[in-house]
Amino acid sequence: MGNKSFFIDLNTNPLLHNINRSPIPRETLDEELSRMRKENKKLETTLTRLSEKYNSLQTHIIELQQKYSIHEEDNSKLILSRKRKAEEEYCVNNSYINIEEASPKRPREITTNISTVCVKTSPSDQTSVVKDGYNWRKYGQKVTRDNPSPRAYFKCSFAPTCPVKKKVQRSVKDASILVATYEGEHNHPQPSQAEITVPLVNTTDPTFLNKFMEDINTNSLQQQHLVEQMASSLSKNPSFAATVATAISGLLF
DNA sequence: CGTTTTTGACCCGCGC
DNA sequence: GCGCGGGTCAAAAACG
Repeated sequence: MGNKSFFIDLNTNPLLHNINRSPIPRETLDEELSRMRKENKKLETTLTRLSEKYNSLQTHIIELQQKYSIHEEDNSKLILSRKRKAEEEYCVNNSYINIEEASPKRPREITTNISTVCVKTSPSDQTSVVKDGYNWRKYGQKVTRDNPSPRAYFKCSFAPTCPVKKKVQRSVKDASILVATYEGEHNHPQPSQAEITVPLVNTTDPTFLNKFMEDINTNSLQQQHLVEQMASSLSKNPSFAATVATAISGLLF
C-alpha cells in the first residue's frame, strides 16, 4: 500500500443554503454543475483505486493460501510435534486407522483431516462454544503452557459411533477469537443447521492459521487508522455539519 | 433421575 | 530414570 492519507471533498456548496433567499444566475449554476461533475469524476477515480487495492489484497491472500497449501507437508514438519508426525505416518488416504498392533497397551483411533476454524466472539462472552451445527460433549479442560486461556476438549455427542473430536481455545493474540481444531470427519448428517457461526478463517494448514493470527492485529489497526483518517477528514471540513443538516432537513421535510 | 459439565488424577510420549 | 506437558478418564457436582 502506498500513501494511505487522503482527503474527502464533500462537494459542499454554500450557495445551496441561500437557495430560498435570492435567484441564482444560470451561469453560476452551470459553473457549479461543471465543478460537481469534476468532483464526481474524482470520487469515482478514488473509489476505483480503492476497489483495485481491495481486489489486489484479496488476490494476495488467495495466493498466500495456495502457497501454504503446496508446502503443507514441509510446514507441518516444522509445526507438528514429533508425536503428531508419528501419528501421521499411520494415516493413509484420509481414513481412520486403528493402530492397536503398534500400541497394544492402549489401542486407539488416529484421526486425519485436521482442520482449524477461527470464530470471532463478543469480548464479554467467556464461553468456549463454537456453534457449528453439531452436538458436542465436553470431556476435559486444560490450561496449556503457551496460552493463559484454558483449552476445552469435546467429543461428538454421537461418540463412540462418530470419532470426531474438537479442541477450542481462545487466541493468545486476540482473546475475542476462538480457535477450534477439528480432528476427523463426521459419519452422520449434521443435526442442526441453525445458528452456525460464520468463521473468520477455515483452514487445514496450521502455518496459514499462524500467519492469519499474526496479521489480524496489524490489519485491524490499519483499518482503524483509515477510519480515523476519514473521520478526521470529515470533521475538518467546515461545511460538513451544514451539509449534514441540510440533508437531514431535506429528508424530514 | 438421566444427562452434561467440571476438575483432579492419571497416562503416555518426549527431551534431557 | 525423571520431569514436563498435552490429552483423557472418571467421580462428583450441576443442571434441566
